Amino acid sequence: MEPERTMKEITPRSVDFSQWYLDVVLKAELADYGPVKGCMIIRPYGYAIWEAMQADMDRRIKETGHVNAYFPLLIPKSYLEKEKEHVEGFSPECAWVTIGGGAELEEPLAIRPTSEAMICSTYAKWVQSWRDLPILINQWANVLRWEKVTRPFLRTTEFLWQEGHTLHETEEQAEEETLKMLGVYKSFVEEILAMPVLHGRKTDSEKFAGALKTYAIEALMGDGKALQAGTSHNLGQHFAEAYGIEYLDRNQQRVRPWSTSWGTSTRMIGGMIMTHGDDNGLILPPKIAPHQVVIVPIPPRKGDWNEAVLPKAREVQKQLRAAGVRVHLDDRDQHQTGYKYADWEMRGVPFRLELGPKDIEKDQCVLVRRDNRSKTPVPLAGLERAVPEMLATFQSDLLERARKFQADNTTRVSSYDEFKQVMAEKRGFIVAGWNGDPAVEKRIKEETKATIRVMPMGDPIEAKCVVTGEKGREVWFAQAY
RNA sequence: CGGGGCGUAGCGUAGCCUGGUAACGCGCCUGCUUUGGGAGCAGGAGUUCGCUGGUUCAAAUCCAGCCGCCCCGACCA
Repeated sequence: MEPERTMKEITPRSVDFSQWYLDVVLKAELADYGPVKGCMIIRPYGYAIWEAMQADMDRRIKETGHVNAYFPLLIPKSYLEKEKEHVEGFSPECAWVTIGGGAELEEPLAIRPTSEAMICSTYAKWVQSWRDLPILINQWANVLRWEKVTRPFLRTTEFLWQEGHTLHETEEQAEEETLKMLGVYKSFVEEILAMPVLHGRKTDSEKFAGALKTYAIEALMGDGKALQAGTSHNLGQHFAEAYGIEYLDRNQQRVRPWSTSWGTSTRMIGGMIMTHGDDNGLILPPKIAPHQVVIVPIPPRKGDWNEAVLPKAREVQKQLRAAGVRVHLDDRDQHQTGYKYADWEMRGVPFRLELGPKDIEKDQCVLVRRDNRSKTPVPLAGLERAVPEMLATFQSDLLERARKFQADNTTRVSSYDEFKQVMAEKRGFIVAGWNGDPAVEKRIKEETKATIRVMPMGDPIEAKCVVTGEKGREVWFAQAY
């Protein structure tokens, strides 16, 4: 009889992708539900992933000349209302603090849904001269948006993110900054999360409330839906105007600066799960895996594993640590070997290192890859060189596999019928022409649930509109998370 | 916000229709035997049944209101 496995069961992806995702998040102990809808608890294993992402992203943000700061959580209502489009876009999802110290406040305070209002108001005080520019500030913070439908990591009421807010003298500089950060995001998710993304500009209907232009990176998930993984906005002079930011330029003229903002969030964790995971659970890219290798010591048939196996395992752990590998030794004695195999597979650890009496006799260990379970015997003597190499290979294989999936699930269509058929059956990205009319965009969304994820960068590629047949440009469609 | 489902031990559930002292599996604790793919046996601990109120001699069960979670839809920089 098959033993009961209630705790460990994960719904197969093909049965119910949504349920699979939730099972993985909960059972791999990335997150747990909190008492308030949409407010999740990020557990240590999930938070370790976030910390690894943060560390790398933070380095990239600083390398491109930005510094970190921290602005307040609470934003006065009047601040939020200064930019019309912005408040219209965000007020439906704002949470308000109206009571403080037991007394009704004179002015309600919004819990920040984003910090443009707060930060631009501050910048108005800081900027007097062209010599004060550019301002290149990033903050790591939590924000709150009262979402109607929430899912761990993908769309939560409270989430963690970084938001960059910059000011520039010219439109060109602001545009350059916007695109530079989009590039930082793209290389981060591809190099670190092994998640290939499409980058491009959003249509007006999809752009940020109050922005001049919004750019985004879009990844394709295992179920054929797209996930926006990061955005970068050229805010034009709208916010400078609304928040009264002015300075004297080199010609002694009183002018407004150009601003940008850009952000990535814990949502990327959800994207990474849905990009790489399989029916056995998570698969983590080595670069952000809390444990890159887990040593599973195998006890001898007769006798105590403390005699030979465990001491050797500790030695191997030390050896790999010295080589800069994040390695965990699973010396729990309450679980059997098979249980540990399944457990670490579910948690997505890239390599399992099996070490038993037979291996020790041969001065070797066996490394097992998480994604295909292939086993490689490796001499203990060469581990510190072999393992980093295998990790690098694993990382690039993950990216390759995801790239192939994206390519295999991108369809160029020439007729609207074909569009509808592909979107109903296979989904994925659809490349098609669009005449630039928001009404057409809306109709497509209503009829197929697909939206324009991005307009590709560079000069528009001419293509007949898939709906009207009129002259248009090539854009990328998908159903979105 | 509309439609549907659900809330009983840490987790998964039965019991509810037809009211009568709360049950099963996993997990947890102790001991022994095991251990190269999710161990076995024995003994134990743990639930005022989402909340509030009502009906009743008696409520997990019937009634009302509320709260929360999940799915579908609408909405979602």
